[in-house]
Amino acid sequence: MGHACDHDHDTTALDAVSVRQRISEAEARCQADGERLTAPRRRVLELLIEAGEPMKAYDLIARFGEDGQAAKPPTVYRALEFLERRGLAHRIASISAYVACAEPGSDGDPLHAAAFLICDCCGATQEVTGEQALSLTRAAAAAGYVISHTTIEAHGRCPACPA
Amino acid sequence: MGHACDHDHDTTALDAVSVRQRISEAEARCQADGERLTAPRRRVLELLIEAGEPMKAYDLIARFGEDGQAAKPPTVYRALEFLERRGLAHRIASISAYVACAEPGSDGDPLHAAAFLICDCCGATQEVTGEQALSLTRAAAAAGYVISHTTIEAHGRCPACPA
DNA sequence: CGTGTGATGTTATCTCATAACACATGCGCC
DNA sequence: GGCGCATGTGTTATGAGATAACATCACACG
Ligand SMILES: [Zn+2]
Ligand SMILES: [Zn+2]
Ligand SMILES: [Zn+2]
Ligand SMILES: [Zn+2]
Repeated sequence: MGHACDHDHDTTALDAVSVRQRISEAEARCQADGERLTAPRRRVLELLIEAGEPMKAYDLIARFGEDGQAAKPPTVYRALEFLERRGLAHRIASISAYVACAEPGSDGDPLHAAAFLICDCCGATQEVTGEQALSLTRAAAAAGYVISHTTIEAHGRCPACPA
Repeated sequence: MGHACDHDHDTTALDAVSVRQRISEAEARCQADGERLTAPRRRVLELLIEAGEPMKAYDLIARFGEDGQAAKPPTVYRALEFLERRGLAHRIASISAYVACAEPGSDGDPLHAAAFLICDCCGATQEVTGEQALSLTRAAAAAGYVISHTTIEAHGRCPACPA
């Protein structure tokens, strides 16, 4: 997801070796948990890691085939669902995009609480985890962001609901 | 947005008098700021307040006409955009829904930071504001919620961006 | 092997949201 | 009052995001 503004930005692309390393780590993690990082899942994760920034689902669909062939939407959406379930990727609802997790499983919990700092101008997106995610405003200020809008949503079960 | 579960829940519908009162307050606030709470905007706000829970855009569209006639999508989306700009309603990105603000302008800032506790079972949605919004996890625990997933997103401008 | 579970391929469809343009309404100004 | 501009509305059409449904395939397990 490129920049909307007209000035230049530093790009923080990952080199091919690092990409493969992170995929290997994901592979190992899945195997350890008895899950299968199958070809389409691996491919979508690869695209997300290579991008190093949030990607739209239909951009993933368009780039899915190594040869330039597009995938069918369910292929990619199912892979994204898996990756999110395993804590390997995150969906960013406010921009309808998906991003590889910055530190998968770093805090033990695969589905960790994650917060994102998203620049509306250049699209630069930064994941903050752990304690920092709990005090988003402080983290944002520390990172030099000027926040125009925050979305904070918690999903779960209310006291009135079973189990 | 009704409940997905099969058991009963308390309903917290607002009576007609309270609805009109909250609309009047919104009207007054708009006039004070030199903004116009026009007919379609008023109608959408009315539907949101009456519902007392998040509503899907196309549900608003379907119920827009007093006589049962549907509106055209842009009519409702434009009204929602206005209401959100004025801090009279919020968009909840993770469920693609809209809800009337619980305390518009209570903290001086029209576009206040808001957090929502959303029950995936019954759809009950609770807005928490101010300090509480900054420590969502604590607030959720205090409210008796069991959190399965949180979305925390901050939009703004990163240090590398102009103005 | 045979069986069951989970993953994939494929088609079609659904929901959500906006672009674009013509028309109307309100308001300040000459 | 009549003009000119800014803002809001009505309407048509289309774009973008996501999923339902079902047939087929791959694989672990016994
Ligand atoms: Zn993460
Ligand atoms: Zn930026
Ligand atoms: Zn609010
Ligand atoms: Zn509930």
